[in-house]
Amino acid sequence: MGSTTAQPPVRLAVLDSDTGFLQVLANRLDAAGWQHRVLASPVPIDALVSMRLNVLVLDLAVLGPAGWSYLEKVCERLPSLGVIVCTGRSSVSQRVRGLRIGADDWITKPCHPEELIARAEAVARRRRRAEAARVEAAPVVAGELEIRADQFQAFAAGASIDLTRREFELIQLLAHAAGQVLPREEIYQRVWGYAMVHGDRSVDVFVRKLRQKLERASPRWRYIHTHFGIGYRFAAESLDPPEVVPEPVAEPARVLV
Amino acid sequence: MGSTTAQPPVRLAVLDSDTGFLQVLANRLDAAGWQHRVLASPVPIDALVSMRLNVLVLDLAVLGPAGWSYLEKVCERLPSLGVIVCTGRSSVSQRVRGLRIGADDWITKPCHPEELIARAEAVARRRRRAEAARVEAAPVVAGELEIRADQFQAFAAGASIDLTRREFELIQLLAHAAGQVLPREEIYQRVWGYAMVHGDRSVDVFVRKLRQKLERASPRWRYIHTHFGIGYRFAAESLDPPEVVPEPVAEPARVLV
DNA sequence: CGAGTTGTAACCAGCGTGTGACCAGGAGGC
DNA sequence: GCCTCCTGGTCACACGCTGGTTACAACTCG
Repeated sequence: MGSTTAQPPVRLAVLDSDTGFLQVLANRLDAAGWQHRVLASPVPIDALVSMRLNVLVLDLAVLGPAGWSYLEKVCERLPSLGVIVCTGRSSVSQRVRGLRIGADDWITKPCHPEELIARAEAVARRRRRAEAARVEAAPVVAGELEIRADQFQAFAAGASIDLTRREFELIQLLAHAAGQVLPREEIYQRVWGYAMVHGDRSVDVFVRKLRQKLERASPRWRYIHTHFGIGYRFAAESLDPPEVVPEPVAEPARVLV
Repeated sequence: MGSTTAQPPVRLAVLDSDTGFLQVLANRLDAAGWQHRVLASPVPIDALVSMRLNVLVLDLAVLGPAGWSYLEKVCERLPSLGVIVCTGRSSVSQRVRGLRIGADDWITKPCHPEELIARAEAVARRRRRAEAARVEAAPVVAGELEIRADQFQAFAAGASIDLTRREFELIQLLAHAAGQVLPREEIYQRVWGYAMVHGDRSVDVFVRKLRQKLERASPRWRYIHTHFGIGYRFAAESLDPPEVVPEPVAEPARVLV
């Protein structure tokens, strides 16, 4: 999977009253997979805050004379919000004023909705670049183990296990396919990137290194299980007798990941 | 931010051949106190890098058919550079294409220089704010170390460590992402502002310089930790055995930041 | 019991990193 | 203008870690 695909959708709001324009725009936004909504009248700033928008498109005309101060307040109060003014004919000095106040872009109506979207995208792009990537990959948790893809690290009981790059890739692959048995050939293929030659013991050796470190960091749990003649399976299983919860199921203490 | 005072001036370059337009623009830019220069022909990307620009204004027409790929390369290589296309008549699809590729704005000639400046300002502002947002004016404290973003300096046990600009930016980035492993490429991208070429050792060297100064100023602590094959992680860890607080944890003296 | 499979430890080559020296360019003092 | 100092950045070399191989022991299963 491409890591760039999992981007959260852009959240956009349009403050305008031109129903025809809004209709066309809505169709395009839906097609692009953006979350969007229409605001009929100047919404209080606090309400805007709670919408957690990425981009706001607004027509100064529908706001009347209060438009400028509204724009100013929005930009001041929500500095991380991208603001695009999309309005009718305007003078250079008006546009300069709007941009100086804090608008990120100014488009003159009539305009093509596709261009508006492209400009909104450009505005949202930079903001996103700063804060994206950070929260992206959700950490995998199993037993005492926590795997954070964004940090290239695994933690046991809060403490960092010092994993090598390959070791990390291996445990990440295993943990991600938790519960199912992965054949050696497939493991090799997906971690090393090319086909395994018969007799290669690399996977076994790295499993051993992993087990060693996991054992040291989380002694009361077993994570990697051997399946003779096939490969390995990841499953967090506690060694502590579960006398409190005596479940006679085949699986002693399966912890979901 | 109320004080717009101590802002470093915007560095802008124009890639165009319209001498009349350039002349008028230059006057306005001088009046605004911006550093600017004119590029007569498509400059190699490496040369652009060394100019340390904030904003680049370019006319796709002067580049000919190679303009699109040039624009694309610039946006890819210098993601933190604001790019404004200022060119003659164009179709909606051309504008959409340019913005999608990575341009921040697209202005149609003829245009008023004041509007161009206002848009350049908006682009620079957005970029700057994104930078500032992650810096967090609040001072970071870890171990004996205190980092004050407002002073561009770091202090250990009250005494100032004499850090250069790059060194400070590096420690600030690391400390702000305390606990996380930052890949070399990302460090380079965010401190130097453009993409790292393979084999560049600048990050290593500056980490070394930082470690040296930190070691001298705060000998009983370790702050920057290497993650082989990945990058670096900031975490204040004391070398003193914590016999006063005999915690039977595996980690000897992990100090959260 | 034997062949094939897996666990384990030692071992080595490659390369990523630490480190010091060196150099170019810019700021500032004279 | 010339000189000096400082900073940023490159280079070369040494070292240590990592990845991967091999050999052997232990184990599984027919």
